[in-house]
Order: sequence, then structure tokens, then C-alpha cells
Amino acid sequence: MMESMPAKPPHLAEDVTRHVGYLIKRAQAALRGAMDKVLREHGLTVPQYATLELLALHPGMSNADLARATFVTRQSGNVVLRGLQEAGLITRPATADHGRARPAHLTEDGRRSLAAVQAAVYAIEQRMVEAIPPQRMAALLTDLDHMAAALEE
Amino acid sequence: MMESMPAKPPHLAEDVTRHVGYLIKRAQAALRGAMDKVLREHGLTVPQYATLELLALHPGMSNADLARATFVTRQSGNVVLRGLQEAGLITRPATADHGRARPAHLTEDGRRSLAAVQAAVYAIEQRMVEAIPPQRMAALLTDLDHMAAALEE
DNA sequence: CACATGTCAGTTCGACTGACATTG
DNA sequence: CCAATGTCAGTCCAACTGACATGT
Repeated sequence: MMESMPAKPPHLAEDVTRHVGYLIKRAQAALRGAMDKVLREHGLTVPQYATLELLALHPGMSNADLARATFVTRQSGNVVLRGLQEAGLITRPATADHGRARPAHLTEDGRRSLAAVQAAVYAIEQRMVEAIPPQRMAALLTDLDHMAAALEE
Repeated sequence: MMESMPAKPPHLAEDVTRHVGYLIKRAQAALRGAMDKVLREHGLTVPQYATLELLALHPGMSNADLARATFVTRQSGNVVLRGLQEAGLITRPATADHGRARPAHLTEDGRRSLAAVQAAVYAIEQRMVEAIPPQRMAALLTDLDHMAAALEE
């Protein structure tokens, strides 16, 4: 089990805990921790789950596609993809028919695994959403989007 | 160099890019990418920088303190701490005077390293802050805090 | 040709679990 | 006794760089 993950970091200077960067990190750590917890019961990692979710919505995404969508290099993406493949949750054609891209698809097991964890994962997101005033939701999403965009060239 | 890190993820369904979880992840990835870039020039990693920053504000924090503040286990915290120690950026007493906690302190080199990168790191945060309407800043920080809190027990 | 993609090889840092000693 | 801390040992996934082949 996770040995740390305290309710709220101890007495740190206001300066630190009011930094946007710190709060983004904290929110992300909390989210990842919560997801890890429920996914581990099903033998999935967070990157693996993210990949399954993407493939469910966009069947046929290539490794490069997925890597871009999950903000990692193709090399890292390939590690995740191979893990899923070995677990029998996705399939990829041995050879590319068109370019070099080998479109990935969920297997039946993959669909089952995804379905099995989706409720729990959505519940986590729900807990987050319910923690803030509904009328601020749109602005929050917009602001997060703009902050990310500001750092991406 | 980072081979991926595109301006903005390709054509994904609106469903995905409007999820709070996705946006938090994207913002964090962008932030981490930007920080990595400037820190690498000075031979620092993000966790190392975070630790230096914390120690500058709170001299004498123990490994357990730092681990909690950076949302990792003591074991992971120790890896970072040892890296900094080997680089001569921090010192820790060989033996604890009080409990078992060995308070860490920046060395002169540590202070110098931190000072050398701080401007660049602050500039990154500034770019994020400037990307959103100033009057929404307080609400944004509050909402992030509440979302994180909702997932932490 | 350039460019995107896939992949092999290798490294590294930091994430985790588990066990154990020590201190207050 | 118990809780917190530090630490040793080991595993693992995924992050990276660099190089290279291949296909449009």
C-alpha cells in the first residue's frame, strides 16, 4: 500500500501552498493516487487505463497518436502498449497496411477490463467535480486549458 | 531532447479534453516539461528542485517532512535527498540529535544552484498566471485545493 | 529529399512494497 | 506498546536519449 498520501501536507509556508504549480501538482498527485488505488485491484496502471480509454473512444489510434495524447514520447508509449498487448487487452496488426502506423484496437478482454474499472474511475472524477461550485466549472476548465497552452509551444 | 511535447494534442473527442482529470494532467505535463527543460541545463531534476525550494523556506526539514510535502513515500524522498547530498547541495547530520529525524540544510552550493534556477522557474509560473484573468486567480487556487482535498483522506 | 513512425538499445530517476531497527 | 522515522533490499513502470530502418 501507499505508505504516505496524508490528508494534507503539514505546516508549509502559505507561500508554497498558494502557488499554482504546487496546487496543480497536489491535485494531480491526489488524482493519481486515487486512480492507482482502484486500478491496481484490476491490474492496471494509470497510463494503461488512459490508453484503454482513448482506444475505446478512438479505435485504431497508433502508438504515436497515443503518445501525443498522453504527453509522453513514442518510446514510453510503446512500453505501455506492449504491456497491454501482453495482457491481451489490445491487438495491433503485425504489419502496417498503410504507412508504418499500426492501429491499436481493444480486444474483448480489453473492453471488459475497461468496463470493469470505468465506474470506479468516473466516481473519482465525480468527487472532484462535486468539490467545487458548479457555476465555476466552465471557467476552471478554460483556465487549466489556457495555462497548459501557455507552456506549450 | 524531448521528442514529443506537441503544441496541443491532436484531434481528440471533446469528451476527453473537457475532463477535469485530463486537463489537470495536461497542465501538469506542460509544467513539468517546461521545468525539466530549464532545470536540466543546471543538472537538476524537478523533484530535486522542489526539495531545494522547500529547504530554502524551511531549513531543517527531515526526509519524512519532505516526502509528505512532495507527495511521495519516504523511500522515494530518500532517493532525491541522496542525489542532492552526493551533488553537495545539501547536508544532513550523520546522526540525529533529537529523534531519528536528520534535518537537512542547504549548502552554499545548494543555495547557489537554487538561486541560479529560480528566476527561470518563476518565469514559467508567471507565464501560467498571465494566461488567466487575474480576478479568477483566487477561485482557481481554491478550486484546485478543494478538488485535491476531496481525494485525500 | 524531408518527415513521421516504429523500434531496438540502454540509462536513469523515482515510484512502489516489504522488512527491520531505533527513538520518543 | 505504539507511532514516526530512517534505512536496506529489491522490483518495476515508465521517463528519457540516441540511433536506425522504413514508408509516404
